[in-house]
Amino acid sequence: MSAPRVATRRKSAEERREEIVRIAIEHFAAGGYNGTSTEAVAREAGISQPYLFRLFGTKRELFLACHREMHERIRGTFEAAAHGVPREDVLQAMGGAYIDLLEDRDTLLFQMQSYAACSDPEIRASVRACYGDLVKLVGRLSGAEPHEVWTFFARGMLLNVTASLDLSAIADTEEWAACWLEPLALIQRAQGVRDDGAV
Amino acid sequence: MSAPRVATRRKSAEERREEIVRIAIEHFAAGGYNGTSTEAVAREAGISQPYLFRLFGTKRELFLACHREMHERIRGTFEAAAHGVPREDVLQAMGGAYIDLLEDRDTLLFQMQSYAACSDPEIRASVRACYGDLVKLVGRLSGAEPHEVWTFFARGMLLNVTASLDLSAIADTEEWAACWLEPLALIQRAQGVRDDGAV
DNA sequence: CGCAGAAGTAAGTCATCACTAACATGGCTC
DNA sequence: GAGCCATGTTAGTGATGACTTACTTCTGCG
Repeated sequence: MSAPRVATRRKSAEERREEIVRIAIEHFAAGGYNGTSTEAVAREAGISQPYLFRLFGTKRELFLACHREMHERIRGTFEAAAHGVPREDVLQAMGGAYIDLLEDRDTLLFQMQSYAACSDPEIRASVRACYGDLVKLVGRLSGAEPHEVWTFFARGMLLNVTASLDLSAIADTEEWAACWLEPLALIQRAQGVRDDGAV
Repeated sequence: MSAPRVATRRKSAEERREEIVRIAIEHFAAGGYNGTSTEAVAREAGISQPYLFRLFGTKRELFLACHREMHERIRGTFEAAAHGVPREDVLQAMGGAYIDLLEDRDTLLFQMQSYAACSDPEIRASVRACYGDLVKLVGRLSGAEPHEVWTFFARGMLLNVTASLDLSAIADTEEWAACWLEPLALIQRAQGVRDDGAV
C-alpha cells in the first residue's frame, strides 16, 4: 500500500497564479523582497518550487505581480468609496475606506516593503507608476487641491508606519502610541456615523 | 620582492566600529536588512569579514548599532534646531533641520528600511523605542498639541517615501512628482528667509 | 482509444551567506 | 627585548537561495 494519493483535481495555471500571488503577498509583507524565499511560498501554495518558476519566471516577476494586485485592490477601494459621494466628502470617504482596507495588516506592510525594495530599478519603476496613478486618481475623484492630496497621502503613510511598528500592541503602556492610533479611530467613528445614516 | 605591504597603522576597535557603522548604514539604506551582506560591508571597510563579526557579534547587532547611530543623528539635529528658538517656531525649525539632514538620502532610506525590518522582534523593539523617543522629544521641545506632532511626523514620513521613489528624478516629466517635492522646497525657502535675517 | 498539450515534480547546480575555529602579527609595557 | 593582549587574517562549514534540466502524469478532445 503506497501513499494514499488523494485524487486532487489539477488547477488551471491562472488559478494557481492567483493562489500563489495571494500567499506571496503575505510572505513579502512580512519578510520583504530579499527576506522571502520562493521555496517557502511554493511550499505553502502546495506546489513544487520549479513550478512556481514556470508560472512567474523570476522572483522579481512574482513580486511585481503581487504589487500589481495590491495596486488594483487599493485603486478599486478608492473608486468604490468615492462612488456616488458628493465631491467635498470624497477625501474623507476614501480615507475611511483605506483604513478598512488596512484591517488586514498585509496591505500596509506590503506597501512599506515595496518602498523599501525600490533600490531595484524595475521595482522602483513599477512602484512609482502605481503610486503616481493613485495620486492622480485621488486628485481627480476628489477635486482637491494638490496640498490636500499631499496631506491625504502623508496620513496614509503614517498609518503604514503605525502598522509596521505594531503600535496597537503597546498602546496600553505607551501614551504616545495610543495617541498615534487615535486619528485612525476618529476616521472610523466618523464613518460609523455615516453608515448609521446620520448627516 | 613580495607585496609592498604598506605600513598601515592599526586602528582601535572603537575606530573600526565607527567606520564600519558608517559604511554599513549606506549598505542597509540601499539593500535593507536582508539585502545587505556582511561580506560586502567588511570588504568596503577594508577588513576581513570574521573581524567584523568579532566586533559586532551578529549581523543583527550591526544593524542595531547603525540604527542607534541614525537615531542619535536625528535626535541631535532636532535638539540643535530647537535650541534658542521661540517655542511657537520650534516645529518649523525642526522640520527645516530634518530636511537638511535628509540631503544625504541614506538617512531617509535607512529609516524606511528600519520600518521594513520590523518583522524581527528585536529590531522592532529598538525601532519602536527610538521612534517613541523622537515623538516625545518633538512634543516636549515644541509644546505642540499631539495632533500637530502627528502631522509633523506624517510629513516626515512622506518625505521618506519621496526619497525612496527618487521622485526628483522624474519631477521634470511627471507633474504630480514635482508637486510632491514642493512642500520640501517651501520649507527650505522659509528657512532661507530666516537665515537671511528677515522676520 | 490515443495522443497532444498542459500541469506538475525530482534532483541537482552553483553561488552566496552568516558565522566559526584556529592561527598570525603589530605595538605597548616593563 | 620579551611577553602579552588587542588587532587582525585564512580557510573553512553547513545551510539556503534562485533557478534549470529532464522527466512524469493528468485531462480534454477527436
